[in-house]
Parts: sequence; C-alpha cells; structure tokens
Amino acid sequence: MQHRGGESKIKHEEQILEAIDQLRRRKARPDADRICNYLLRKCSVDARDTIADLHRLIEAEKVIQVDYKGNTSYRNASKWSRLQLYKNKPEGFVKEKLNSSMVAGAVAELVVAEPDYLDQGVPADRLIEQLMNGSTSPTTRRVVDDFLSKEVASGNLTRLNNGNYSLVATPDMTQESVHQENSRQENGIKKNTSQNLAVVNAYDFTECDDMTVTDSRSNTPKSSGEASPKQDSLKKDEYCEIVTGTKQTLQNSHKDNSSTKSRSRFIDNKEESLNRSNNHQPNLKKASKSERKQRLQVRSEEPVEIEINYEDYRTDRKEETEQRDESEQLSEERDEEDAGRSSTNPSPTPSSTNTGGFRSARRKRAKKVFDPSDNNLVRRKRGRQSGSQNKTAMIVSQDSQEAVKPSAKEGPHRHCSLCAKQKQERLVACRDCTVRAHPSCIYSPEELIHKLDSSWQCERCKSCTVCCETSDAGPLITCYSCDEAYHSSCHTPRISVTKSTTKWHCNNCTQKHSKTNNTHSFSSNTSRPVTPSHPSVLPPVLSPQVSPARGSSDQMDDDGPRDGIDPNIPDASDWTSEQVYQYFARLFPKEAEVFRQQDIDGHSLLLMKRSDVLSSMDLLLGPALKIYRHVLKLQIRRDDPRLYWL
DNA sequence: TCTTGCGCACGAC
DNA sequence: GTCGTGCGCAAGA
Repeated sequence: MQHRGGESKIKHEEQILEAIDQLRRRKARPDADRICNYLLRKCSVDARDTIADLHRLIEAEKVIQVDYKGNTSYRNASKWSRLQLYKNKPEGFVKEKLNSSMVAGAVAELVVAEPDYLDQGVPADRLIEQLMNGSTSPTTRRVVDDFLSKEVASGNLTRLNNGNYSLVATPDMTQESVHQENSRQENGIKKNTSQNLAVVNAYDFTECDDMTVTDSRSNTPKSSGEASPKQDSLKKDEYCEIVTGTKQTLQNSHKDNSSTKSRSRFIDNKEESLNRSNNHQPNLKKASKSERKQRLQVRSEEPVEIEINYEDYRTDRKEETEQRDESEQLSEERDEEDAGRSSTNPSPTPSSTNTGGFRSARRKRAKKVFDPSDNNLVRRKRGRQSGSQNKTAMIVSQDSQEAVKPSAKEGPHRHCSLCAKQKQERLVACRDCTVRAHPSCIYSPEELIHKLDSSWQCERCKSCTVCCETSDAGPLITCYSCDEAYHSSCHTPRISVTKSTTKWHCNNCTQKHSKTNNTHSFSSNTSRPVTPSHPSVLPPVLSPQVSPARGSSDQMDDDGPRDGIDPNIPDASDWTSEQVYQYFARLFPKEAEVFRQQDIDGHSLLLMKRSDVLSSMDLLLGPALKIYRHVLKLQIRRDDPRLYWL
C-alpha cells in the first residue's frame, strides 16, 4: 500500500483498517489503544509500530483522526459515511480538541515556563500557538482564536487590557498543577498539556520504556512547547504527581508569588502530592499486566490520555530506567488505591469521567432488576459467540399460555402441584409456601363458588388449630366454614371422619351457627378430610385446604387469642437448631436446610429480622417471604398478616 | 483476565 | 424523527 504521494508502503495498513472496522462493529471506540491492542493480538505488532503506521495512515488520509465526545477516535476513511462532512468542515470533528481545560492547561504551562505571564497574562499568539501545538488535528488558528473568545465570553478566561489572556482564578485552585509542571521539567517528562494539566494515568510505567505522553486528543506527534523538556522519559511517581487542575496551578503560583518558590515547595511535598494524586490515577495497572501493556502502552484515562508520541520512541530511555525502582515501589501504593475504585472497565479509553472535557457525561445505568419470573426468559447470549446465534432471540420460552394467567407467573412453580398438568386455569398459590394448584383441583365445584377468592394453604402448611402440628402428626380435618384444621383427636369432641364426608364444621362454627339459625345444614357430623378433590392425582404430601378467612384482618378481630399470644403457636425461644429445622422442614422442605446450615436455634430465630430471612439466607424471594411469615409468627406468637409487611 | 456483543444514552442532523 | 457513536456492562472464552 502506498501513501497517496506514492511513498513507501504502510506496513500495517490493512490490519489497522481492519482493527478500526472491527472495533466499530463491536461498538467500541476505535482509539489508538484498542487499535494497538488489536494489532498486538492479531499480528503481534508492537504498539509503537502500530502508532507509527497509524499516523502515516492519517497523513495519507486513509484514516481520519477525529475527536468524538471528547476523545480521539479513528475512522476508516474508505468506509466512513461522514467523510464528506468532515472534509467540508473538519473543525466540526475536532472542535472538542479545544475545551476549557485545555486552555487552562496551555495557560498554566506557559505560565510555568514564563512566570512573568502570571502578571502580564499570556500573549494571545503564544496561547494559540500552544493550543495548536497541542493538536495535530486540523485545528486552525481562527478556530482556536474563536474558541478563546468564547472562553472569555463564558468567563472561563480573562482577556487583560494588554490583550493577553489570563485564567480566572477560582477558589479551588491548588498547587498541584505547578507541581506537576515542575516535576515534569525537573524530571524530564515530556508531556503535552494542551489539555488541562490533568492526571496522566500511568499504566504501569515501569514498562513504559520509551513512551512519552502527549495530548489525549491525538496520537500524532506534537511539539511539547517550551515548557516541555526535550528528553522525555517518564517515571511512575512523576505521573503520580501530575494532578488535575491547571487553575489551581495559577492560584498557587499567585499565592507563592513565584512559580519558582512553589516549585521547590512542591518538590518538598512530593509525597503528599503523590497521595493526593493517587486519587486521580484510576487506571494504573498491576504489574501482572505489564507485559502486554509494555507493548501496548497507549492508555488513556480522564481528560488527559497518555498517548504515544511515536517520534519519541527512539529517544533514550536511560533516565527512566534509573528511576524505575522508586516507581515500582509507588506503583504498589497506587494499586491499592485502584482496588477501591472502579476497575471493571477494561476500556483503556476514558470511561466515565468527564473532568474538564466536553465529553458528555454518560450516566452509568443501574443494573436492571428483573422480575424473578424473567428467569424463564431465554436471554440473548452475550459475549463471544460460539456457533450460530439467533440474534433475534429473546423469546419467551415457557408456556405462553401463562402469559394470560397472571397468578401463574408469581413464582417458580408453574405446574399444579395436585394434577401436575398445565391448564388454561390460573394457579392458586399456597399462602405459606411455593406450592401451587388449580382451584378446580383444590375445591369441589360447589366450593369453588365461594372459596375461589380465599387464600389457600396446602397440606404441608396446614396445621392443627389446637396442637399446631401438621398433617405429619395425623390427618387434619378442615372446617368447611372457618377453614381451621384439626386433628381428629385434638378437636373437641373428637372427630369421627369418614372419607365420604365432604363438609365438616368445627365445634366453634357449629355453636356459632346454632345460635343464629337452626343449623339444619350445619353439622359437625359432616367432615372434610384433608384430602383434595382429586385424590387420585395427588402428590403424596399435598393436600390442599381452603383457608377462606385466615389471613384476613376481619377474622383476626374476631379471634380472641390473636390479639395476644396465640397459644396455638409454639414458643420457639428454647428450641434447638434441630427443632427449628424440623419446624420449617415440615413447611418448607426444600428451604429448611438453610436453618440447619446456619445453625439457627430458637433464640436466633426470635431475633431474626426480615432482612435476615430475605437477604441472608440465600432464599428465593417467594419462599423467603413465606418463611419470614412463619418466623414472625413464631416471634410474636400471633398470626397477624398485617405485621408481615412491616 | 481478556475479548466480544450489544443496550441504550447521547449528540448531530 | 433517524443515524452514528461508543460507554458501560455482561457473557463467554
């Protein structure tokens, strides 16, 4: 491949263009870092070579360097739909190369280089030149001048009577920029600060042999201005000392009335400065990554990115290696700092921060919390795709029928626990556990009419009103009227049950009704054994019972014992963990194990909070809520639904 | 740990 | 409104 002018072939042109295309497909920013990374992985091309070729491609206009949302991107000119727009109005694609921070940085740099500017202001020409030097993008003098005018208009910059520019001092100015500037000078850092003198984040600079730092806006080589020494090795701690805040620089320069003074002071305070600057070093990578980074070396973060000045690759790195030991020591500290910050973003490009740049601050979206029932959705696979992947997936996988059956979506059990079939009938959930059943499986046709809207309790959850034992202790007979269940031996008088009986009324109901009517159809002679309407299809343990009024506050009000301690609810305070387990095992055989695992005894049980049950026991929400109900029941020894949701 | 896919926010038009 | 872009996240290797 030839340059347009017929120059020598650009060695990695195809790979670079491919990288750009690939990154665009991935919706990843085609920045220098990623391009280098791509070539490194695919072709083992050193980042330096990649950058060098990238710049050649830019010069050849085969790759267009643009600033988009505050950061540098590269476009494949042959495939870029906006190429014509760019050609017509290139500044429209580089306008973000100028921002307040960059201006501030340029001013600060010039002030540090020439302390007199502090009082006199920075000559417009010098400032424009500085800003233009900060970018090789087609930024024109006019564009820069216009931008400066806007900055003045917006109050970010002051134009003095002599026509020179000065930064507007702000209260938050600190000394650190001067420090970094001085540090740079003293340590021979070449850093283009056309942006603010902001954080230069180091990705393991122990390995950054011959990297130099340039403005993030461009990977193209650029002059570093007067303030930048020529020999430019970089060492870690110097980067650590480069801290955001050009304005700070000036103010502190003012305070000290001399940049020279502040310079020495800052050097003395190096350690302190380092500590502060650590907060601005979000992407320092651990040494383990260094091997790849060594070759990659193009990293960015925050408004100022590290970029490779490919012209400087050839520079001597002797100075840097001399200071490496110190740097490595400091890197450990930074790593520790990093541990506390977002490290999940592997992107080398500035991620979320927008300090001082024009880049819009993308808000980090909260992770969506899906409805538990969404677990039944087949999600589109993400990440690397292996084999064919139906991109239009996102299909509701399971019984679409249930989409019109709201109650059936309430929990993990979508099959009727009684008939184990799927019907066009909504499921009723046991109010205490996860068991579900069709109303028609639970009730007889006659019962369906007036009990359909009642809460229902499966046999496991049903307990004897008198002894509180479940059907494990013997068959329960449920009152047709109040739905209280009794063991035949617990009820007074003792119940004589026959399977053929369908309607049994407890003694209480019988007496109540006998007071109000003649109880012609109300007799405790009829009983309803704890068997479902369709016993032939029942799972062995499930025997649904209707609890029409239980759980309603109305009944609570009628029910004397529930205003205080319900004697039917056992005192769990002295239970062993095994007893606790046994209690819950009867109700929630699947989930009860957690009580045993966590060794929850009666005392602990009584101290448990809602959050303990819902969060700390690793239970699904549905069972957890039901378990909590029982926990609360044991704690207060009342069965008051009103308390469950407190 | 790294790469990849992609939802969705954002800005330009 | 559409379109281009790419951040931020999650999934997969």
